[in-house]
Amino acid sequence: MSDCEKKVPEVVIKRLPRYYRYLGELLNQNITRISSNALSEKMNVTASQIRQDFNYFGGFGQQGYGYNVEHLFNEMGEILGLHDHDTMIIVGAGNLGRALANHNAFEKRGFKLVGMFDNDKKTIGSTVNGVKVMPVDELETFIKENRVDIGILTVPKSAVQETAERLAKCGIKGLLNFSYTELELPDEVTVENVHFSDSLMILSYNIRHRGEE
Amino acid sequence: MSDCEKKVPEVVIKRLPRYYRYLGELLNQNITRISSNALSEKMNVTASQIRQDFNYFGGFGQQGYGYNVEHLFNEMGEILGLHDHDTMIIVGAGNLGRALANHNAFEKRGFKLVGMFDNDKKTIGSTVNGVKVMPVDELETFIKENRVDIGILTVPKSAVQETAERLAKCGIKGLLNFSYTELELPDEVTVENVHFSDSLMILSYNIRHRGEE
DNA sequence: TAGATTGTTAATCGATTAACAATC
DNA sequence: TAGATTGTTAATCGATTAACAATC
Repeated sequence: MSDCEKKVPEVVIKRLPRYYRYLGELLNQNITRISSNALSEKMNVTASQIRQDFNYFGGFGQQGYGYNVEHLFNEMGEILGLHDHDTMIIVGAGNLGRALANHNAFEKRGFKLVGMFDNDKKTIGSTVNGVKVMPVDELETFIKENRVDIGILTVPKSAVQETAERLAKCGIKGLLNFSYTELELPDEVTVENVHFSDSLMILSYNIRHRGEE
Repeated sequence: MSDCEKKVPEVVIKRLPRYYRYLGELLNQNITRISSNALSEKMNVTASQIRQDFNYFGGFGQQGYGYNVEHLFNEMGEILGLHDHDTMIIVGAGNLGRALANHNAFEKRGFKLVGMFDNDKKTIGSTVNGVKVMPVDELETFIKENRVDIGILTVPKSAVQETAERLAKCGIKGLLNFSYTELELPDEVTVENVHFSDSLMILSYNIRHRGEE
């Protein structure tokens, strides 16, 4: 429905979830309209940047009035694809995989967990947050018979590249990779990394250089 | 030991953990030297950028030779503060908190978990990966009596701002925030956010716009 | 209408890339 | 020494900010 003429820079896309979060908050507080200026103060960015960012996707505002919060929130959700209700599977039902399965924030934002997979006989057959853990062997069959948009990878580092390739071969479009590894995959597959260790290292650096001009 | 004259841009700092990861890999493969050019091909960035990045911290290479992998790896670790062995506590011993406590990658990179805290009577007193779960009431006492550099926040969204403020008051230097919230804290505290939902939304957007020029 | 605030163009700033002299 | 590759300066590119005409 939305966009597009010029390619939207990745830096802009990375900011969208933050806008979405703030707009959701405003909505919760029953605030119906906001100006780029007011939002810029809340978010600690320039009003100019906000207007530029929004205008990559077309004008959502109205001169002299500002932006309608609910409308903007919905548009943002639409742009991010949240209204399509992507389905996800988690491969690797260890501590992290199970914690993510129990993490209801995903569902709240329109992502639906439809299956979990593991190799461990002890966890196979069990249920996490209402979702069954199946053997990894059945990955291909499952994906053939069910719509699966996104794969979440919480397998051990040693297995992640191979697992990712299997999912890619099944035609999965996007992967959320929690392994401390960079995946090498065909261009059709989009990968987003969540590297805890990286975040911790960046934090560690910044702690030591706080306040440097 | 390292740096510094000019402030290092945040974009550069965000790349450091990735360098560190690749260098660690080369080290594992017993590769002793590498040129910026060879590394650039592996990492899919320009050799120019690599040299520029490294030179923010001083020259680690040698003309005509390249970079010594082990030396560079160690320097990088030093810059990131990994050799100081920062100590961490986890506040919120739910699914995610416990999964992180069991995540040995942290320890491997020089971060040491020294305590966990929760409000739930059922988990208090239990042990996760060798670390005791204490009542949140004892937060202040614990931090007074032990060196704690970093706080990991895995408490429910409703409690996160208050918890962060308590930690800030205790003089904690850095927070790793897993809550779907932006924290507002005094300038002395460094915050790094890990927002799963954001990553998922960015992935969702990118899936839909793959291959756009 | 007058005031407010957008959408958009132009100016600035910073980051990336290219080029090359220095030097191992 | 000749070849390779860095460290660094200069050129380019892109992103952010400023400014303002359009318009609700």
